[in-house]
Amino acid sequence: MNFVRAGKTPRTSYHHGDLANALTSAATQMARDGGPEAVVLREAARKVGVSATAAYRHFSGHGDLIHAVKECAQEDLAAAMQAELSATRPLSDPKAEAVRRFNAIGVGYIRFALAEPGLFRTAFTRFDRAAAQAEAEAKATGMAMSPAFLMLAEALDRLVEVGLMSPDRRPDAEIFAWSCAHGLAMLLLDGPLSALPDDLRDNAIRHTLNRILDGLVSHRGP
Amino acid sequence: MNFVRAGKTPRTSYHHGDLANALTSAATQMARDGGPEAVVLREAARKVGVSATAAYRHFSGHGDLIHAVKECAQEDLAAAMQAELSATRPLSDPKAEAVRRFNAIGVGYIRFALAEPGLFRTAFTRFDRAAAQAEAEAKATGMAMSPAFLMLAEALDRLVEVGLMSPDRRPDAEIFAWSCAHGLAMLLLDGPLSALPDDLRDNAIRHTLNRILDGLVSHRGP
DNA sequence: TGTACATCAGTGAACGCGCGTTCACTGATGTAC
DNA sequence: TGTACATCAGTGAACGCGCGTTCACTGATGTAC
Repeated sequence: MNFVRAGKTPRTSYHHGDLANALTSAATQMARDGGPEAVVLREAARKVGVSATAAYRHFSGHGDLIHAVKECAQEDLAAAMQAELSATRPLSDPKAEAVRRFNAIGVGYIRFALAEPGLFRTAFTRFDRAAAQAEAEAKATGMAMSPAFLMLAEALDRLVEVGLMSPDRRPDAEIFAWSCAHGLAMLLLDGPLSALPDDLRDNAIRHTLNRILDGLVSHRGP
Repeated sequence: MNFVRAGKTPRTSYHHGDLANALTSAATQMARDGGPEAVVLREAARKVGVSATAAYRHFSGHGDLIHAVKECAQEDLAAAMQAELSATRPLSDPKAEAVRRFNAIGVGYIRFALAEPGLFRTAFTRFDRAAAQAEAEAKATGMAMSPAFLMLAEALDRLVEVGLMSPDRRPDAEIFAWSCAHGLAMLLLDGPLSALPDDLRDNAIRHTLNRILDGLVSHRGP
């Protein structure tokens, strides 16, 4: 009989055929389990059943592999937000629907961070100076056009369209909203809120997301 | 003549006298330059002019040393916030003064993150599971009572006292405010906002801090 | 006031570790003629 | 249709690296009597 051993992928042909993807997903699994520091080129090669050297045919080195994993993680985050958006029905009232969408992507963001802390950290991990510099120069605007960001921008536009948010608040609104959600996620994962019991944590998340909306939608107090 | 060589501290006596502090500050300097990953026990010992083994008289190991550095970094952060608070005069109008204080500590937080990214990251660095667990259990409340946190809480109390913030918004207000500021700092340092030109960045900071205040102080929109 | 002795704070050599990366190489594939 | 040859995608051994940590040790200090 011919059992395929779990975990290892025994190759049949000399050429793998899809080594770049295989390595990336092995490395992504490591990031899922242990965050960006856990991504080890040699072990990814081992898991795929290939010599470490073979990886250099597809990646310029360790940093390049991590970069691929980072992009995977960003896509997963966006997918989680999208899934949260699709999890509840659209509402007929346009204002309510705009609010629903805004909340859903916020909840999706936080949920992903809590469910996949390793990937979430990897999505926002920092590279060595050189790589970061190159990456920064690559994008003209100075603001990353990640899918997650585009979803946020769209949700904010909708808040303006339906008249909930004043247009003069639109600029920098994504920075504000993203900062709040991101900071909440970080404090919950690594920071002083990591010890919060589950029920308090869920309350804090709900309240914080409400406050973000208030900050965007509100009138200035008396 | 008897020049003391810069960088190295040539010991005169066999016993150092203050080795724990000397190692901590050498290690803190490394964190300042390169973040938490740059803290290397052996190099700290080298800088102080002592064998690596000597460090084990004062720290249980590498993790313990990093922990000491982390506490230093947290104190530095609080000091920076306090300094920003003292940088401008108190205002006579209580409401204006409450707002001034709130803004000052927010600005202090962000300024510190931008001025000392290595220390800022170290202040919020995560330990291995075991250490984090122990730390979490150590604090009963589940919320760290760092000096920075206490300053924030006090500023929020003051906003309520002077009548700017409704008391029913007080709970979880620190989580909201801290999340926003922290997220902004992280996105500016490591994230998609790291490539923002200086002028746009300063604008974004100002706007975001204003929005935080709005979220706390506002009425719900129509 | 001296002295024996426990304790504290250092030393220096050595260990294993696993990593990323390079080297010279071989096996497989595809294409020009 | 066959063949020569360039190119692509792997191999396996080896390298240096610097780390954290342990070991058996020695020098300095302080305290009881």
